[in-house]
Amino acid sequence: MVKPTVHDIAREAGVSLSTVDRVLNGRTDVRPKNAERVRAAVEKLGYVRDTYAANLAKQRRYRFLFVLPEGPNHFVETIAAAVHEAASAQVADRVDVEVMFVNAADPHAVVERLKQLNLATLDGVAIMVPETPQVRDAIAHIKSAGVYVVAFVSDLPNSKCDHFVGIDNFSAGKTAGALLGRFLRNEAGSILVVTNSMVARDSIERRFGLDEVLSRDFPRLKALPTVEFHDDPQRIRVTLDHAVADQADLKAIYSMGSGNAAMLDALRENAQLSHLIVVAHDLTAVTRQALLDDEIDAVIAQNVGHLVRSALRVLRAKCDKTLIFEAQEQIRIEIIVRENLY
Amino acid sequence: MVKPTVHDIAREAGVSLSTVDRVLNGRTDVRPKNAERVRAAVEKLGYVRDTYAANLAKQRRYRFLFVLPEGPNHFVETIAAAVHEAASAQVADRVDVEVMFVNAADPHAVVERLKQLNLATLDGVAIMVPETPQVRDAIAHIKSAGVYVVAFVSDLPNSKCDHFVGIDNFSAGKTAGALLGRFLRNEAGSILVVTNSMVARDSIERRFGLDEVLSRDFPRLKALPTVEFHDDPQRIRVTLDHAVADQADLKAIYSMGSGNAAMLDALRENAQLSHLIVVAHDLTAVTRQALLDDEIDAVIAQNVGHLVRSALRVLRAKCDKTLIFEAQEQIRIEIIVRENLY
DNA sequence: TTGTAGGCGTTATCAA
DNA sequence: TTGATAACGCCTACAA
Repeated sequence: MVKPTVHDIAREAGVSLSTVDRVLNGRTDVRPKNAERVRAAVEKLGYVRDTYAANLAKQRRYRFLFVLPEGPNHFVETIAAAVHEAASAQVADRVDVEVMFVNAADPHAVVERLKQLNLATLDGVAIMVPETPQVRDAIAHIKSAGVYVVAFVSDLPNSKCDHFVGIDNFSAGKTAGALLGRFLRNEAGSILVVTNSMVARDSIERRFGLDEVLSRDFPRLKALPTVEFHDDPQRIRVTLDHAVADQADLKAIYSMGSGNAAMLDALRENAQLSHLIVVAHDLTAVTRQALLDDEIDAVIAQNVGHLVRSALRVLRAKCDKTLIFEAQEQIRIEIIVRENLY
Repeated sequence: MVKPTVHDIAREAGVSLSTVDRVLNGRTDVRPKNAERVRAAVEKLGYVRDTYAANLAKQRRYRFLFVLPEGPNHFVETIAAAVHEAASAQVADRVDVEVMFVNAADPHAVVERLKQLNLATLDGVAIMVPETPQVRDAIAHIKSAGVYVVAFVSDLPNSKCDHFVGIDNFSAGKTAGALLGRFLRNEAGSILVVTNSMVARDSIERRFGLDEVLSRDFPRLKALPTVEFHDDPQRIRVTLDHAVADQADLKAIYSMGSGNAAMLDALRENAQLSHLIVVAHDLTAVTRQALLDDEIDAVIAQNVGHLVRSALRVLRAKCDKTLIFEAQEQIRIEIIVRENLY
């Protein structure tokens, strides 16, 4: 019961190795009759290609690129760290990984950088930027060069990506809502929702999820209009001060995206806020410490190591034209409290 | 900057391929001077072995065995399913996986089965049974035959295992306590703790974790003595009925191990229990449905797919005498509510 | 103690 | 359109 090889197929089909290889890899023309015999032999013997041997013969190396948003952002920093960690672990696996930072807030700048890529030196790209028409076109261009593209962390539903590696942000928002609802059992009141809006689509979906769960399961809780503070710490401070003054029934804060550090700073400055339930997104050095210090009650997170490894596995599978193991590539929405922090 | 091969090492060191191979694999004697030159060349060129090429040459196959507790148990069933799923996905990766079920409740039976193993046909074993002196000896025996052993799900701290794949149950218990404390904000009362005690050590550790968190952070909540019902549904029904009668302040149930189905059945039969907060362990068909039906508030889980793949990766790394990527093998304590169910 | 030659499963090159 | 033959990086006889 050993695994059949190309030799076995050749013998069974009564042709040479090369002919087998040709039909297996769809190279030059093969007489239909022979092609059929090869396919029959493959079927009969249950042949599956040994990818590693193939890569050895091809001297294949996978060249992948991560395109990440630049600028100070703790979450992106943890991702970049995970990429470098995975890269060094994967170097033995014939994969070379690079990282490129782009100004995600400027669609034209993003596209400019993407257009400059030497696609001939690339097998796959994992891209984390907000979707714009320009980005959509740039991705189509990359793909037309035979380079695989996965949407990374932020989905690009209208682009022709090969895969999306990340969580369903609608469900993430619902999860946050469910936690807030349970943490505030038997209580009524309002919830302050803040975000930096850096990656707009994600925040919007999370907000929808939050609203759906609150209105359905916890109507006693009311989420206030989303406050966006565009990298302006002052803005959030003012917002919080106003909220505590205006909303006597303020019970919780839901921080939907980046900017947790500013939010926490503001929180610390106003003693009246210390009793609030706080749910935030993304496990970073900042939120980790805040969990330990009991300033944040729960963090909704996605495991960055898993994200990165999943992107690499998916890209490799695409290159090998091999099936991906769906269950393994499912990125989970993690709930982190102090006690299950890792 | 291509990866150096054994050829490069041989040339650099001025010796033949076989000599390089010999020092790389510590085979027969090599003159110290040559050995040193080879090592220097390896160091200088930064050589790392291509494991896949090596396995190809060796025609290596990894033969692994999972030893799981038999008997009706939803959690073990999901593990077995994950093993078979991983096995078929890994067949291309030169690994053969088998599963053996043992009567974990009977240490002698377990040892008997372990002793019967043909260790010559095995490279590694992942073993999920409670630790007993007999088991400890059996593991020493397996290891002395050159077969690698990982403790799986249940730790075997006093045995000579190569690794433990699973969660820290003390932290898991703390996580449960933290959730109960937060779900019962501003409330005082008692918590019923139940377990089947099938895997004793795990339940004990979870109980310790629970108690620590409650006494430290939520002293207003009191956990009742652990009720063990040994596969006896009747037992838990009676327990619950008594609890609701005796404990007017009963607020929650913490189900520490298997037997969630029986617990839920009992719960459904007593309308007075429907308002209780319920936290359970392990994501199975039963707990999944209960989450959807709002009968369970949260499940503490470990991803079985991750568990199985981690065990396989670790065993392979041991066989290859290669380093494991610690971060990837860290099994997380997952908190699952209805909204982040997967 | 050391080196040479061949093979693992696949692909690439060339000539037929 | 097909088939030898020689790689790829490593390991294992066997010979020296």
